[in-house]
Formats: sequence, C-alpha cells, structure tokens
Amino acid sequence: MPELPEVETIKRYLNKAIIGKRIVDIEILSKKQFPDNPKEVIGAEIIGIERRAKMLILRLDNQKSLVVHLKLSGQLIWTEKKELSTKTTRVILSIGKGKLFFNEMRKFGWIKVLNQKQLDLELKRIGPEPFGKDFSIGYLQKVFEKSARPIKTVLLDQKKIAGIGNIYANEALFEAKINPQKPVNKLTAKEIERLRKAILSVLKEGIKYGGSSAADQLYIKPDSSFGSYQQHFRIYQKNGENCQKCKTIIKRISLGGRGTFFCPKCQH
DNA sequence: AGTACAGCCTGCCTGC
DNA sequence: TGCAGGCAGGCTGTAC
Repeated sequence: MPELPEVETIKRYLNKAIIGKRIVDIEILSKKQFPDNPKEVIGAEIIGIERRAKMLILRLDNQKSLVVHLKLSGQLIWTEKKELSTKTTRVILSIGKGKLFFNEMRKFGWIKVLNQKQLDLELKRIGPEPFGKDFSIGYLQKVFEKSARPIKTVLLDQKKIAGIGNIYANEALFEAKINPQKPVNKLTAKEIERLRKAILSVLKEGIKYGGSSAADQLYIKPDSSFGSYQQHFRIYQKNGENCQKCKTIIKRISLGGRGTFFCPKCQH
C-alpha cells in the first residue's frame, strides 16, 4: 500500500515529469473519487509537487491544488506514449502532451481540488512529518505518555505521526525490538529513542528502493516499474518464517484489525 | 477528550 | 465446478 516512501517516490518522479506543464483535460470515470468540478483546474499550470503524510499535492498557478490520496490500492501512472487505461482507471488527467492515470481498485482513494485555506485545514489535522524537525524524542514522549493504546496503533495514527502505514510500522517495531502490543505509555526512554531511529531508518530504506511492490500490493512507480523494498522486508508478511536475528518463528496477530507481524523473542 | 468500531469497496481465498 | 461468505485494509464518521 502506498505509504510515505511510496508517495515520496511518486513525488520525485512526477517532479521531473510534469512540472511546468498545463492540465489540458480531466476525464472522470468514478465521480465519487473526483467529487469537485474539474473546470476549476483545467488550463492551470502545475508549479510544484509536494508530499504531506501519504498525500500528494500538485500546486497549481491559480492558487488551487490537486490533492491525491491513494489509500490502499492507488496508482499514478505517467505516460507520453501509449494509452495505458485499465479496468481500475478512475481518473485520467491530460497534462501537456501526456496523461496521468489514477488507477485504484478499491475506490477508497480520491483526488480533491482545494484552495489554500482548505488545504491548510486538511494538513493541520495531521501530525509531524518523520523527516521534519518536530519529530523529536520530546514530541514522542509527550504523545506516548498520554495513552495506553498499543504502540503499533499509535504509529498508524496520522494525527500523531504522518505517513507511516502497516508495512513500515511493522518493520520499524522489529528494528527497534519493541512488541507491537506494548502499551505506548509503558515504553522506556531507550525504547522511544530506538523507535524514532528505526522509523527514520526504515522509511529512508523504503525511499531508497523506490517503495514496496509486494505480490498483493498494487503500488507501482509512475513509469509502471516495481519498487523493490519488498525484497528487504524483515518482518512484514514473514509469519511462519524464521526471524533473521534469532531464528524464532515469526508470529502474525490482528491488532486494531490490522495484520501485525513480530518476533516473539526479539520483540518482547 | 480519547477510544473503538462499522462502513466504504474490490478481489482473493476458503468451504460447501 | 460454481458460488456464497469472510477477510484485508486507510481513514472517516459515529457512538460511547
């Protein structure tokens, strides 16, 4: 699923491909997923692309932005050559001489047209970016001490920390040697320090490999090629296999309705 | 205020 | 073989 590293990969690609180009046309195949009036942005030039949490923000020269959330199964595919429409294509943005396909199997994802005020409001609800300066040990201590929820549930809470999804939450907790079920207010100072470091490390690794395109995930890069971070998973979907550190069999449980993987020995 | 959970939607897997 | 039912999963709205 597209999390911070996947969306960051898409952002970097599109920054090279579509900046300075104009939106020529928008074809909406699933109204629910593009609820606004496309005329508000047709003719506008794309002047910048940013990522915030798992959202991609296309800044336009008319004070508006196109904000994209890929949710579980979204793809953004860029092409200047052949027609790449598929049965999960929901929106087609004609940009300059090319086309950007918004494909999304489950119909959870969306594209919104927001003005600056609406965008500020949307972004204000989300916690600090892991690579930003607000994501400090002090901030985490403050957030963690107020709650007894399992640490993994808190990692997935976008109001607390931006951009972490199920894959990177699992990987970070394994890296930090913390049990995903541990109440967050029971984490020691050392564990919080290890966790912060582990989050940055797995997200960085995810970006380095262009995100993860595992078998059941639909994320691919805008040029239709696969990310390769799935080859570097240490814990995610490794249930039944041996932990690479201690050989103990990796367990899978459901936590907050989400698949959770951990080594019972390393992460006690 | 914080927390839990149904619902959104589709394809895949399981069991009959 | 075919089909119904269950499940996964990010995030929002609602209920407690």
